[in-house]
Amino acid sequence: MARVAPAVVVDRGSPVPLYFQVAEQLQRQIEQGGLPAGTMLENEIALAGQLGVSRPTMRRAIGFLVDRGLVVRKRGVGTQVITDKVRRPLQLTSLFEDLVAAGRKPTTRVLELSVHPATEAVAAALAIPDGADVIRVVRLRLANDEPIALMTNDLPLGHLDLDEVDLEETGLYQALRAAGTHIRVADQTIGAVNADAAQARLLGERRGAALLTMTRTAYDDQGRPVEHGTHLYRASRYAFSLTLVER
Amino acid sequence: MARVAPAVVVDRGSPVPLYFQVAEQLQRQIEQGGLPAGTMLENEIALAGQLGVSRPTMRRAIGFLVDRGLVVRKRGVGTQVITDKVRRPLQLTSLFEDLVAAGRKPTTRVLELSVHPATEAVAAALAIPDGADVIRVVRLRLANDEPIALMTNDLPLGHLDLDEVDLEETGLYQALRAAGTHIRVADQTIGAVNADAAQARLLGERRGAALLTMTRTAYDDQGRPVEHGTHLYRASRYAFSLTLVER
DNA sequence: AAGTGGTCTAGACCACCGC
DNA sequence: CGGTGGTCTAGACCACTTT
Repeated sequence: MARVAPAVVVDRGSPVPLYFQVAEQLQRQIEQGGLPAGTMLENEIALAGQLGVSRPTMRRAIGFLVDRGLVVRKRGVGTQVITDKVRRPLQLTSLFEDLVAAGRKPTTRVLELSVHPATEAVAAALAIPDGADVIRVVRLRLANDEPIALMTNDLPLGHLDLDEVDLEETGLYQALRAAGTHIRVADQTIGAVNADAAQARLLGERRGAALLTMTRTAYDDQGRPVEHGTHLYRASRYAFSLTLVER
Repeated sequence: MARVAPAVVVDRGSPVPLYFQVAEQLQRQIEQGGLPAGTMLENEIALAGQLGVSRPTMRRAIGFLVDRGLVVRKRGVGTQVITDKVRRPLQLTSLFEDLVAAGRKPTTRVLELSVHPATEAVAAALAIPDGADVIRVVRLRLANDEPIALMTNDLPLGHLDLDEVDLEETGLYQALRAAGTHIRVADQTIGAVNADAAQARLLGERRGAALLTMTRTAYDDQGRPVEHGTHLYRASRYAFSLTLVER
């Protein structure tokens, strides 16, 4: 099998890391068909020599592509291009984002913004005493004036200034970041339910229609829970897509 | 802020990579509470010296924990533990997995195993001509004799020997691997639907019940599609959980 | 200014694969 | 057996954050 040595040029004066320059150019060539699926690359040492970087740097660039599922390494065999599709492992995308990307404007209506005692489940998720006050935000997300999702979020007091934020214009995470709270990790659970009467009315579905649910607890730098949300999506308008890569 | 130097012992005679030994022990200490969320670790060079490994190896171990969302690195600041929870990238979670773990084995019933022309959608996903023959497998997954999922899979001819496999005992991916086909990446879409009469009957739900759907196309080493599946899960028994980590 | 993580190098030895 | 990727080292310089 012929082995391929892709043409890559690095700029050592650039602030962009070398491994990233290399990875980016390889990825572009793969996506544009210059390195079709099945192509065997030259071995790491040869590639490093040809591109003028050290082997660890070359390995790091290839590892970048491996993480994205574009390439696979086999010991004793070599490195092979396995697909030319862009893959972002473990990144949730959604039809909603597709709509936004397609130029359709999303809008948000805030249905409720209040302080009230936490339910048992919310208190447990946020690690606060049962019945302690939390901020509750209920929003309806629309695209092209069509309802897409009904989002309910609960937050411990102190992270958000209710008088300041405009959640119709600003995303919740954006508002949190502006207030100095940075989300680091989030646990999510995806399920399905039948719409009850109120949910159906707000979302423009029939009662009993299948809805996608996404329940999320998000944590900040210190591992403190800062947000718990339950989102209901119209299954007829929304889906989650993701790519899994064998490692 | 006091900085912590965890006690780690490495075995240089072990075939387990040093970076993995270090990462594993750190992870265990974090999960067991020895390094609670918020803890600042000592700097990389000091840690490397204390554990008797080089700095790149130490960095690799820490990077392992960063990928799992246990720890965060900040340039000029240090490395901090952000959570003590075990996090897995994506996990299919059954609400009954406790019972399964308690010794009750999940079972599989093969409802259909045949060769027939591909539907338009399947042909597109598998990149084969419209109407070309494919293998269709329909299976019902049960736990404790209770239906959990209805799984329909289509495969191009040639990857599987229908006379040989026993899909009641062997997983589909396991059978493919035995036949020399290795799944490398998979695109998945998660949605929801209302059960139709036949689906409801098989799954033991009422007609119209909300079902979770997972549609997957899997690709092999060469980037060839080798499997397309549509799985229906009882939302009352199943959910997907996953963790997102900010990078 | 001092300390931190981020990048990069030029080697070395090893484990695995296919011939 | 030769070739491949996997691991590891001991340095070096840089960019960023905090004091």
